[in-house]
Amino acid sequence: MDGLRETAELLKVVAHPARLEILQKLETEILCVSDMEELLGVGQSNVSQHLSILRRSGLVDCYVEGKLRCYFLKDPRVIDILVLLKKKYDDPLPAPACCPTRPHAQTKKTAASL
Amino acid sequence: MDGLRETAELLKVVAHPARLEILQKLETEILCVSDMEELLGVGQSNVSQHLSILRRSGLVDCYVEGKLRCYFLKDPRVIDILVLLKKKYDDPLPAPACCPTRPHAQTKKTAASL
DNA sequence: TCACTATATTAATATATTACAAGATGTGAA
DNA sequence: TTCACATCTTGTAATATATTAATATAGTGA
Repeated sequence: MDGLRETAELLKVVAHPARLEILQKLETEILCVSDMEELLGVGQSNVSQHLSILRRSGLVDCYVEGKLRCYFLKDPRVIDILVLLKKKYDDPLPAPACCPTRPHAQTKKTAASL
Repeated sequence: MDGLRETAELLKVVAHPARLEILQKLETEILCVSDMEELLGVGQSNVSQHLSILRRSGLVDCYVEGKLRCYFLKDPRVIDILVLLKKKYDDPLPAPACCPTRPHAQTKKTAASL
């Protein structure tokens, strides 16, 4: 985690349903803008803006093929994030085991550590 | 990934430097609000707001200890996200190997697959 | 060159987030 | 009770983000 700022910035870029969907599709396909327009059901300029954000942050890149711009994933973190988001979790983390006696900045103890 | 909406919502909650820092600290310690106030160097009401967002989304929870509220991590996804964000990546993903001939929705080919 | 298509950019507006200040609530101690 | 402390909630102004429409650019083929 470089800086908190930059990390948050990266997450913010991914934290949009349209951009998430774009990234998800790009995991398996190369797509041009009009593909995505159809896919997402939003206007062309909106797609283009989202792509511009994704490009600016280095998550995707594109090459030109005639009139089309073919977008593909560039940042390896995207793959890992998408995998993680698909993962299933059964239980919440174990709650701290005891009611602590010294309230400030105590070291965390979980059920497992007793 | 349940729905894109909810997933984006989760990411948005994490995508703030102050909240990231809180979550990071909670990985190893239980903290009360005034601890975090000091830690983050922002006002108490602001900390409280961030905690309220984290609580509402189920990422953290707290128990009451006298006058203090002791916060701890609840959602296991947080741990995985933090681990991932700390991971180092050397190279970008391989660019698509060839300039495709059929532009629309082609299956992605990478250098590795040639 | 001209018209057409694909995409990018800009501008205008609506909406959401953020930080800060002030007041409300709840708990423990005198 | 009353006070002091820890935290939460609400109001608000500043800023950021999203959406949509309009316009600009760039490649292609007639």
